[in-house]
Amino acid sequence: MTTARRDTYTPETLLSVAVRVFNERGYDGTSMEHLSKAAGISKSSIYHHVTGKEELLRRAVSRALDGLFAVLDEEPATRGRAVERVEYVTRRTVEVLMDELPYVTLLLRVRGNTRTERWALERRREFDHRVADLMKAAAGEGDLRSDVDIKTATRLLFGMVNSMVEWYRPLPGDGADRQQVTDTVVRLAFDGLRTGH
Amino acid sequence: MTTARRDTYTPETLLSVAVRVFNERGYDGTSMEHLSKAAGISKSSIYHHVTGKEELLRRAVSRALDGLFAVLDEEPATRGRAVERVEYVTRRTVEVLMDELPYVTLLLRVRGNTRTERWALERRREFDHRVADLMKAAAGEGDLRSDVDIKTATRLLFGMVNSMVEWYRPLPGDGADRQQVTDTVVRLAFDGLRTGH
DNA sequence: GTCTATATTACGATAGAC
DNA sequence: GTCTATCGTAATATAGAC
Repeated sequence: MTTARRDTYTPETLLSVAVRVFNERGYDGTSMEHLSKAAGISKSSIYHHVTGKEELLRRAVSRALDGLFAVLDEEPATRGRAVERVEYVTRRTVEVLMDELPYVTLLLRVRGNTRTERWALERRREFDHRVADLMKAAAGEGDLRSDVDIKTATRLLFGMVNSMVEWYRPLPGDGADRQQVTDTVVRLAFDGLRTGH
Repeated sequence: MTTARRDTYTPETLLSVAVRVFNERGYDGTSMEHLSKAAGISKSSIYHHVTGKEELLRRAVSRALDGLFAVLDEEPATRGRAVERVEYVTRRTVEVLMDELPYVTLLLRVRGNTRTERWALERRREFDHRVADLMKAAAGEGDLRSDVDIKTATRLLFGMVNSMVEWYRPLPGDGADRQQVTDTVVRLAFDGLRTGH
């Protein structure tokens, strides 16, 4: 290892700083001045690395979307009983959310004011749609309770998962909390809070 | 009824327009110019009714918070088994969210850049804390499954409820959808998705 | 209560030196 | 790759007429 001291920025390292600030202040609430202060370089230096604020947003949400869509193509998500596929996708979505927390957080807060934001919203809808299809299949195979509307249940399930970005923070050096949270999500979603089943 | 034609604004009627735009574009993404266009009056006319943008935010989140806190003081939320109190608070929180949808939506998206936003976040934390206490009591009475962390489960439960602001839209003249969604939330949360209990 | 006009500041982005 | 200086625009808010 060449002990590369990083006193200088690349688009990649700048991105992690930018995403952190975007999540703290909101994308619209973050000025290039804010980014410049947080990165420790001048505003104009940022423009050396990226074309502008929106490129940073695009890179960030792309990373989140790539992680989420990859789950749908993993082998256990494509074979077997649909209810098992849904459970697998749920579990893996939680894991991606933890692994790419700042990027997924930013993705889930996008509103739609710019072209990039509208593109992100559209891809998110596409992901949701594919999950909803899985849920419909599981219901069709009789593995989901029949007294709830499946579309509503899908939204609530992934709303629950997505809400994690509001409170989950990784404990350094603790792989156990990841497993614990993932298990809790799956248990709650599929078997409920109450005792006595 | 005096057929009060409303060609003019009061702080109250202006608020509903502002909250709608805040939710569409985000608070920071909304300029006074945007509000002026949406309300059909000039920017300076808005300042006749409110001291500025932040007052509109404060009025809106106050309304949401008042609705949520009121639930905690309703009689069924204060007596009986804790698990029943939690179920009641869950159900009523869903209802308040539906009744005050734009206001609760705005509350849940607040970041913390201004004094008003930080105040709103603090009051939200207070509400969450009181709900968490209820959940702890229910667990202590043995009515919640013991293989999940209660703090995590509380966050997931109310994360699920709060996620409704991202997709729930009232069907005009349909009281049935309210009941249906509320039931789905409670069933999912307490008894889970899966068949065969 | 509403308007036009404007003060003042902050923003995103660029120019050009080092 | 970084900087200082600056451009043009858009933001919040105010002044003062009607």
